[in-house]
Amino acid sequence: MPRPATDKRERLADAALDLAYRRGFARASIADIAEHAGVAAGSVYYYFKTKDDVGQAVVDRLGERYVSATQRWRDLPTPEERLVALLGLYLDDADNIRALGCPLGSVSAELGKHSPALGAAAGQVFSALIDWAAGQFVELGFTDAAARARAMHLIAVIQGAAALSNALDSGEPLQREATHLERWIRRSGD
Amino acid sequence: MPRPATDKRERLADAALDLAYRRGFARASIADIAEHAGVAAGSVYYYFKTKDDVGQAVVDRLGERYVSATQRWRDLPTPEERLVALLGLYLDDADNIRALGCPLGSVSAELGKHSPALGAAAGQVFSALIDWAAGQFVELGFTDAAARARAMHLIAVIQGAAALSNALDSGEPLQREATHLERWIRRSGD
Amino acid sequence: MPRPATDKRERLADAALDLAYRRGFARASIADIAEHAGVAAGSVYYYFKTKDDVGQAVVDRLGERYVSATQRWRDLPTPEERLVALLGLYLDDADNIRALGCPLGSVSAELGKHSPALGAAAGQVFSALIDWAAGQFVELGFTDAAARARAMHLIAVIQGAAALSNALDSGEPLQREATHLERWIRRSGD
Amino acid sequence: MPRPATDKRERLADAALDLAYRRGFARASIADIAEHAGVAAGSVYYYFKTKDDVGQAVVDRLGERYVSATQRWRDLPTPEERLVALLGLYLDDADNIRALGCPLGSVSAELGKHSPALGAAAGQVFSALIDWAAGQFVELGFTDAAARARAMHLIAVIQGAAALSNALDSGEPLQREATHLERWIRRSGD
DNA sequence: AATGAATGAGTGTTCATTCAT
DNA sequence: CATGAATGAACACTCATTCAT
Repeated sequence: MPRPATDKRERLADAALDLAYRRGFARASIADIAEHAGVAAGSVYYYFKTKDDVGQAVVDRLGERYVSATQRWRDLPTPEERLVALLGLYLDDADNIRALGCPLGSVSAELGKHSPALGAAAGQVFSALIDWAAGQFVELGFTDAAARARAMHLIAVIQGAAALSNALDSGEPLQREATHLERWIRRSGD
Repeated sequence: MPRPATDKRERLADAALDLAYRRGFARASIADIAEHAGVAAGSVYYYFKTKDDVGQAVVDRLGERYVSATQRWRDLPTPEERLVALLGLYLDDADNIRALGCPLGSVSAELGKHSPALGAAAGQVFSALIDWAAGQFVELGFTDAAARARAMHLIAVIQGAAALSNALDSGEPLQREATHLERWIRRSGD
Repeated sequence: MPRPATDKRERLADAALDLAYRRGFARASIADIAEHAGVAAGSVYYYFKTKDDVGQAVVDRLGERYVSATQRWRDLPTPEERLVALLGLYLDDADNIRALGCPLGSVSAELGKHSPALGAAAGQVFSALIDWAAGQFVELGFTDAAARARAMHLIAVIQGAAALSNALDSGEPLQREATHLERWIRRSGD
Repeated sequence: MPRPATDKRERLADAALDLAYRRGFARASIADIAEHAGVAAGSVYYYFKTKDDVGQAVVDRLGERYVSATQRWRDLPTPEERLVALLGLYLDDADNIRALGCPLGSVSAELGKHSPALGAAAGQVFSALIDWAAGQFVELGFTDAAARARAMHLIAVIQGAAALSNALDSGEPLQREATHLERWIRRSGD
């Protein structure tokens, strides 16, 4: 028994994220998104006032994905393992990242150029992710400032590795940096 | 003394790069680019067969910028200083990077989604930059493989720092990672 | 005690007339009208089969307004005063007329181009108004033919004055023609 | 040998005026106008920046028509005859006026509701026409103020007669008021 | 060598209308 | 009775591209 209203809006947001990730937001037409979601073209504007609103939904969806991922890792016994799980998220998706970059990184970079508001919204997703990682480092005994610095380093390197893997069309940078980061994380606990 | 035809082509490529960096390639119309370059709109198609060709010129221009930058650093006495000069290139441009990301990174990411050919071309610019950096590390005594690994790490972290600075609209990540990298580079020579 | 269904229908017709007068019928969307009337958007089609039907209701409403106005003037002692009261209706509304023209005139002109049926319906409102005015002139001693000619002149000049006041965005034409017409009416009784 | 550029723009303006007069401006789509002018749909935006600009061209065209009409009457020997020629313009077009109203009156009324700027522009056409008529009354010996009052009366009555003929779908009001006005004009010269 | 005129395909968006509930 | 959800057709507008000159 499908819940019609929310369901379609979610399918549209998912389709929009998928197309924005694969083709770029600017090149994903409303008609494409609707078709991808199995919804009539005109219906998009029943759920979203404007294409920029669709962009906002894309950012929201992106945020939810990372939030739900970190929640899935709650039960992992140690902060190290939770941080390494984040690396795993990227390694498990290595093929897509090589082909299209990090979903969060590449989509938010484009949306930031599309409109400042969307850029700011995407920035909050990054902030939340950094906050989560900082929390893990705090658990490892770092001060708030040191934990935050480490979290930013972690996210920056992941982003850079994903971007470079995409640019070079090679799994090497991501693989290599992930290996380094894992050692660096495990060393953090000592 | 009329300027050679190359002049207009270059102005167009520069204008295209500028607009692609600031607004995104998809959102930079041929008419915009022509106006930005002070060239008649229809003339773009005298110099470029298609908009994708303009994209190729954008990538070429990006490549030239990095090549000419590394050449400017040729006279620096040590490899360490040359590698640090690369960091300086980013730190000197910190405001733009915060607002728009790394020109090479953000433009090539979008172009990679635009067409595989452009993505591959942008990948070669990254490759060249990595080769240059690897050369410096070789001079520092690293084996080819180790030098290449270090070069990839350097470029990846710079890219990630720039991307994160842009996403968070903050100079902090770029500043911080650059400081770390500088220490790391100087340590490499010991 | 729930309002009768007629209530909503009337509110919709009023809202439609108001919006058609202010923005034009073509530019007044069904959704706008419903919102203006405080009614759910989909409900409009419970009361009206089509937008043209809403247009018909607009014309009806316009007719009722003039009928009820002339009925209000029934108790005025002389035909002259009743005819002058019609002028007063316009003078009292001079600001709206300057900004938007005569409601009857401007709305019926647009509806006439929208569909012949609506144009004919609007024509009947004019006919009724002319009949009423002619009745007053008959009371003043004119033959049927002369009374009707005078009535048509009266309505024509009022319409023209309102149209010109609207076009020039000035109260002058309406004011001036009303003054003339009042003298002309009062002279008619002699 | 057709002059391409101006020619197409003029054909578009003519087509737009024709359709705005017959269907209303809001109901005349850009595609309709282009087809009516024998021009490709997308081409309209080479000549006009926006549909409102097309509306401005419609108003301009309307103005030109009245200007050229009054210039055609320049050689008429007396002001009375020139003023009567204006009535003739309407009487010669009685069928259209009955079916669609006065082109200037009905189009400018709608455009005034479409945008204040277009309303103001249309108002200037009325002003120019009034100025012309006032000039004729000045030649007949009236003071500037009296001439202007008479001119406004003349235009108002013509507008009202046209509007009423259209509303009633009858030539009678226009015919009758024109007859009255002609006598009134000829009396003015005495 | 260079361009202004022109366009068709496509974009985001609106809206009258339908219908299951 | 009444309506929220949904849609297809149409709309104003953009733009990469062509081409005569």
